[in-house]
Amino acid sequence: MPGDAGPPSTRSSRPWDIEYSRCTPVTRRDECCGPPGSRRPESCTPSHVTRRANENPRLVEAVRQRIRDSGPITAADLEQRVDKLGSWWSWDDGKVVLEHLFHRGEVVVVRRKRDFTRLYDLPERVLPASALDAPTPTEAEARKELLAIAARSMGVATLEDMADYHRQWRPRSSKPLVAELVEEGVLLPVTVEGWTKPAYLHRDAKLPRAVDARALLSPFDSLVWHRDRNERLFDFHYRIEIYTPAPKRVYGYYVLPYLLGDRIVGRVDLKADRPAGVLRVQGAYAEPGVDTAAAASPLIEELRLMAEWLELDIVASADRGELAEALRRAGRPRLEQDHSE
DNA sequence: AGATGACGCAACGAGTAATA
DNA sequence: TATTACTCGTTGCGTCATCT
Repeated sequence: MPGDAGPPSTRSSRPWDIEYSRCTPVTRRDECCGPPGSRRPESCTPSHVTRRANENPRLVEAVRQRIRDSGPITAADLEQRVDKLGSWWSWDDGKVVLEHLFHRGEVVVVRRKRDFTRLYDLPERVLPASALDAPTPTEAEARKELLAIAARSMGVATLEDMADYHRQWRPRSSKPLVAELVEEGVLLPVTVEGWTKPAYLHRDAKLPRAVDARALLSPFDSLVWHRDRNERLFDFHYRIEIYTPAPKRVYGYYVLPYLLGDRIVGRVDLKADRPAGVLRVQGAYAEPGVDTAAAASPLIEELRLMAEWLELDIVASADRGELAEALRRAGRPRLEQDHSE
C-alpha cells in the first residue's frame, strides 16, 4: 500500500529472487524447472522486450560488460537513459535490456532496494553451485512442470488458469502439454458447475472439510490476481485502481480484498500514514449479503496486525463503505474515527 | 468467433539534490 | 537542518484491429 515498503520477501536479503510471475511464491521445488538464472520460456517473455533488445545488440553487450566489470546494478545505474517512451510504465532502453537479460537467464535479480528497484547481477556471483550445475530442461519440459505445479497449487483449474499462474502467455499453446499431463494421470478432466470451459483436477488435490481463513490480501496475491478465475470462484469483481484516474475509482487507490472463512466478504482501502503513525482505513466495503457485524470484529484484528507489521501505532477508519459503521461499533474504544479528510 | 497484439491511458512513494 | 522540487521506478486495464 502507499507508504508500504512491501512484503517481507521483498525486503529481505535472500541470496536470489526469481519471479516466474510477480507474486506467486517460488519454492525450492520449483527449481525442478531449471535453476534460477536458466533461460525462461519464450512464452513467458514480453515480446516487446525481446524485440527492443534485439534491435539494440550493441547496448545489450554494453550492459553485459557493465555488470561483469562493476557488479550488481539497477536500471538507474546505466547511462543509457534514452528512448523513454512515455511518462511512466514505460521502460527506457537500459531497463529493457536488463529485463531481456533477466528473461534469458543471463542475469538474476539479487534483491530489490527499498523503492522496489531491482538489483541485477550475474548468476554465478549469487547462486549456489547446486543450482548452477542443475541440468537445464527443454522449454516444453519446463512449461509442463510449471503447469503441473500450478494445477497442484490451485486444485482445480482451467487451461487458462494453469497457464496464467506462472504467466505463460498464449494459453492455447499449453494445450498439448495439458493433454500429456492428463495422459500421465497427473490431471483429471472434470466439469465444474457454472464454468463454461473444461476444468482439470490435480491428482493430489484435497478438499478440506472447512476453510478457516482470515486475511487481508495483497492486490497481487495469487488468490485474486487472476481476475477471471476470481470471479468464477468467489463471484468477486476486483480491479486494482492505482491505474485509474481518481474521479473514476469505485473503491480507492489501494484496495485489499478481505478473506474470511472461504469467501471474500469485502475490501478495504488502506493507506500507511507514516508521519502520523496511523494506518488509515479510507473505505471499508462489504460484498452483497455479508453480515457486516460478524465481518467487522475479525477485520479489526487483521487491521491491527497490519498496523503492527507496518510499525504504525493507530488504526483510524473513515466513514466510507458498508463496513465502516460496523467497524467502528466493533472497534470501540480502540479504533479511532478518521476525520483527516 | 476467439485469440492475440498494439496501444493509449493512468499515480504515487522514495530518494536525492537544491534551496531557504 | 528543514523544506521543496525533481527524478525515477513500479506488481494494469481496456479497447480496437488483425490474425488464426
